[in-house]
Amino acid sequence: MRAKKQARQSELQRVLDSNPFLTDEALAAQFGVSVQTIRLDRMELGIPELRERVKLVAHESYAQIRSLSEQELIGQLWELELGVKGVSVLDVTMDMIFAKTKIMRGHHLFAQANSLAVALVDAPVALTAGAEVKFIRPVYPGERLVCTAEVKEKTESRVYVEAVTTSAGNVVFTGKFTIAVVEQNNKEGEA
Amino acid sequence: MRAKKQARQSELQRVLDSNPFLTDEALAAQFGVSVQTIRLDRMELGIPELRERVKLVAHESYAQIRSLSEQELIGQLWELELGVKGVSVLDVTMDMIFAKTKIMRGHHLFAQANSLAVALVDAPVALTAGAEVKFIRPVYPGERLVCTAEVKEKTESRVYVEAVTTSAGNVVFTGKFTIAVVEQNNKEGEA
DNA sequence: TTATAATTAGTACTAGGTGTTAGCATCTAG
DNA sequence: CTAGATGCTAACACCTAGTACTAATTATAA
Repeated sequence: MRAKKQARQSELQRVLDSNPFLTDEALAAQFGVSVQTIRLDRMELGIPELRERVKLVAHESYAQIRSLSEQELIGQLWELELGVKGVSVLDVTMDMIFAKTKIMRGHHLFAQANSLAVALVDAPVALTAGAEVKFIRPVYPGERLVCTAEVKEKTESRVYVEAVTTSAGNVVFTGKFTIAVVEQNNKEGEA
Repeated sequence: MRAKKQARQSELQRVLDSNPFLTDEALAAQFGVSVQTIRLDRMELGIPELRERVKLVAHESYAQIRSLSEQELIGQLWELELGVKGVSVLDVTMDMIFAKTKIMRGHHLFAQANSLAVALVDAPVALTAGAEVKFIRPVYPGERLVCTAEVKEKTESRVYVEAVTTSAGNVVFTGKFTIAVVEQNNKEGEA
């Protein structure tokens, strides 16, 4: 019975990790044991009750989605000299990769550089009008991407920004961004 | 007393919209009425109880986050002729925009086109190596973006894809993508 | 065989409700 | 001025998915 209990508990952990919305009753039925056994297992594993689990998921993912949509910059800002240069850092997580190859999806690299380029521009409204980007080598989860963006040229309506993203000192991405500075109701350029 | 009730109910709606994690008791205290009054208000407004609200938030945002990270393609695929052309559609929602200007962030447009370009390539592993993109005009929430991507040229290790995104028939974005086809352990190109 | 571990069962209690009935105060129309 | 409608509060029984605890039963290994 020792091995059986061990197996059930690790399976329970696994099941609740992938689906936290199961009641003790449902779990008891699923495992063919009594509700009390499930409760004891949860106690031993330190897994909170259904309602607490649901509350946790709700709070966490609520906050996560809020921050995702409210986030003006992709990554964390490390340095910013408005109109001159900026540095941001992005840690590559499992939700940024291709499931098959475990390689980071290009648009996340683009997003980090693009949002930094836009943030760099010292104007009330700045929109990306165009970009030329190169993906130098694949990036994998766990890497820390440091993006450095510099203003190269300025005209009345355009700012040219060059960005370089490195991981542990190696360049993984470069981009040239043309940012449109919208004064009033200018129709050119886009975010 | 009629106006008071109306005001309280619309305020209640607003409060619970922005924070669904409040108990009737907390709400009663906040509004200076009895718990029963809050319950009646909820009934009339069709607002479910705390636990149901939490469950909803949990399920919704859980699913949303899951789908965000599992999604291979940004947008919905409408047509796909592997190695030839593809069409995808993306509805612009509030979480894709700049808070200030309500204009869609560039990387979402990039992501739609880029993921379609990659999906188009008939190879086990395809990674974006480079891209040249133009943002023609600002895009706002509610618009439906139709992205059409076509393979223009093919070499042994590279596929050149051109993408055009339109909204209600007007071009809003164009992009030229160079996709690297990785055969074995080729180190060039990136997603 | 017996000590120990694992499981099950039962009871009392909890939060955050629902559903219902009832008692008042207040307003409004006839 | 009064009857009926509207709004607010209270009280009670019930629900779910638990916790906390005690006790009994079953399995197993020494």
